[in-house]
Amino acid sequence: MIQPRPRTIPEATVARLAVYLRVLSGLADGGRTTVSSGELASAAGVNPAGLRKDLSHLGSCGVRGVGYEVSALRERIAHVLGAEQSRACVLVGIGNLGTALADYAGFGSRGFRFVGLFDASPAQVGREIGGLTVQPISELESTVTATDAAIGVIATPADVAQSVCDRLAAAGVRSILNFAPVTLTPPPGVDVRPVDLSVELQVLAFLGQQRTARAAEVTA
Amino acid sequence: MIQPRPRTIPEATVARLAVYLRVLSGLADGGRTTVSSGELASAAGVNPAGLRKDLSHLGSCGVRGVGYEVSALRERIAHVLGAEQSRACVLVGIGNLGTALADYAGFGSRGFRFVGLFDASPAQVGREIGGLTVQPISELESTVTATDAAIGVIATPADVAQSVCDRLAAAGVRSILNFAPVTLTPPPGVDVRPVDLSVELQVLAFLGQQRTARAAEVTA
DNA sequence: GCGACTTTGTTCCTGCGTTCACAAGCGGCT
DNA sequence: AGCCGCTTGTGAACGCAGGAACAAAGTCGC
Repeated sequence: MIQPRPRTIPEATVARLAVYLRVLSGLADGGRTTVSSGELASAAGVNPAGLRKDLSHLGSCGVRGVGYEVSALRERIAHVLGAEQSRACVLVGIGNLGTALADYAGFGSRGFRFVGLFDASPAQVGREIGGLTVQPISELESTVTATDAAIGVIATPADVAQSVCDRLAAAGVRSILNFAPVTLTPPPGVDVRPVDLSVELQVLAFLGQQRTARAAEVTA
Repeated sequence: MIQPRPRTIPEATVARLAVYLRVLSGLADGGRTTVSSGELASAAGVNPAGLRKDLSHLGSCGVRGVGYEVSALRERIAHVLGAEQSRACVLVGIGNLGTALADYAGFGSRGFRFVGLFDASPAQVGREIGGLTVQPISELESTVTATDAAIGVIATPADVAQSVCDRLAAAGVRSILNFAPVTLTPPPGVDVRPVDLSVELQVLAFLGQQRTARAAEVTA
């Protein structure tokens, strides 16, 4: 049994594939049937050659001289990313950010559906958001087990994030998206992907400051 | 005039420096005065050697045989990142996510302060969030000019994000953090840093799926 | 005062990601 | 039917980030 394409797709490529998928959906809605790599790359903000290399990881699906068929390419990327099946997710921490995430329409259209919202505060329990009722955190394990959720999202304050991480992992969650501003140390076999909004802002501010300093240097 | 340290710090290093800064603040609150690179690296979730290399970019400040002085290192990183000065930011799009961002305490403690909240919907205008009143989008330019805000945050729906980006850039904003699920094409001289929550989730799900497939392969 | 241990700072090296450039292939025109 | 132009897919080179190992340096114990 041969393996025509290597199973390992670079992480950076995966992130871009998700972007291509979004752009392709927009093109399909616009009625387009074919796109060239240059056009798609421009819409996604990447280099055309890099885009072709990314796409080559999932087996050629383009037609030389013409471009890519929008719907076919979209389906193929969705298949590789596993975006066809609906994935059950649980969300812990229904503060401002958690509420926004629970209501975010972008998740549902990408195959992610929340099957449980949890908060430690009695004031939040019972609220209804996006068709779900906020449950007390004590029901976390039973819900994860019952729904077989493999993805957890942490939007709690920093001081409880690690314990929530441990509980999610113990309940069977294998992948965790962490919005809390702490570095989590997950048990073996569990992936944590941190999303720190302050870090993003600081990097952005630094780049801007660096650019300004560079410009001033040139002027001098 | 010599340049003792090269002005270019890799972007990946900058992102980690922001994480170190967060960890150091936690250590300082805990009363610690010194840390070793190993300990700090473990708390930040990185390799000790990499951490030392990151820190070497801003001139050595550690003491051999002892480690790093927490407060001094924190101040030095804050200085390099420009986190000492308060930076004025404007936020456009006060939906669920925008509200969460406006209320997010993590920004203020890192030197970012919002000086303007804007929304196109009359229903949102007038709301008070985190001490600020939501203004109509028509006042965007005048507020940016008056406050000299250099950073903009876009949390609008996708279809208006590009026009908001253009208006921010025209008003003088040089750095934009974009939460809208579209690829923005900014005017020259303006940086855009995209934060796509759906992409993060999809990458996470793919990695988990790949890991599961790998495990099944080994079992077979 | 001296030796040994600890920890930093640096250097080398390996691997990955990105970019450029070219060959291969397909459609359209004559 | 044959040629031309356009676009994909791939191969190679470049640059960069990450990791490991080693030398320098400072402190603690005797």
